[in-house]
Amino acid sequence: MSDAYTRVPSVLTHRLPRPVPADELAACPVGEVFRRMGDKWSMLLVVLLGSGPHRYGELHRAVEGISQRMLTRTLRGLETDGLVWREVHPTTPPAVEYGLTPLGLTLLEPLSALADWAVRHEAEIGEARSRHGGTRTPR
Amino acid sequence: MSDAYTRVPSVLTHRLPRPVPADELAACPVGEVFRRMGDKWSMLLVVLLGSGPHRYGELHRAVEGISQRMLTRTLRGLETDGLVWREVHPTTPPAVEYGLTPLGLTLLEPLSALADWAVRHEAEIGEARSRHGGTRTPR
DNA sequence: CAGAATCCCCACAGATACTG
DNA sequence: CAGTATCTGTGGGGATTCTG
Repeated sequence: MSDAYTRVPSVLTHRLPRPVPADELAACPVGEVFRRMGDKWSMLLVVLLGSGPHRYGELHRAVEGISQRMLTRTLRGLETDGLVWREVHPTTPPAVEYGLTPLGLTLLEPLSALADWAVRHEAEIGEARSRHGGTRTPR
Repeated sequence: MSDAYTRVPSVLTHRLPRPVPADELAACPVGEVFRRMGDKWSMLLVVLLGSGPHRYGELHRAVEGISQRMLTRTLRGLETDGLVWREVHPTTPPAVEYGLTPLGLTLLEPLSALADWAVRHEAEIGEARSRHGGTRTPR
């Protein structure tokens, strides 16, 4: 209320004419994508399926650490979003294949870009973390 | 164990010589990055800060929907990973600025690539979802 | 202004057991 | 083989209140 509130460094004056429409971003598909891929397994499965279709058991063994429940749920989620297809072969015993749809394949590219970034800057993140973890206990 | 288990379609024979080392991927930095960015707000804040440094209150208003708790926690997390810097100006009242570090700026690029993908394929995902939601109630 | 502290909730991960 | 069913725990995240 008083003029004390105006006593801020001039460098802080730097701001955008329009502070960026954040709600647009929040409601925008970008958030959706990260919500879908941000879980523990989705991205991993997309990358695995990027090498070609695979059967349920193959994926289960390949990921190794994922529960059947999570494997099924994650694949179903990806299928719902049209990123993965699912085909049941009525054999005995049943065989089910999963693979990337054309849409899923297009996702593979930007995903790889991010993966590359992660690999390239892994060390820097580690350093930064230990720096903060060493001087100040987080949490 | 019986030969009934061999009675699978020949198309399923298609598999990789080496089923892809998934544990490597699971333990690899890619997972870490997605864990950091995959939460509800991190990516959004990185994009916002991509337009330049901003103050706490600006961010709070810009995101609009985020609680103070989450804003602080998310910024701290990004700071810990060396993606965001934080500068306190000892004024009255205090003013705190947040901005992207050089490392954070490099992340902005692959992030944008993924964002572009999301925007471009938003409609397709929506269609796929309604397709599955219409014929088969998920969950 | 920029937070720290506290309480609470529920969505979702994980393990286990069972089935067509 | 490829799931479903069920239970349980963890913690992400929201609302509120208080403070330097």
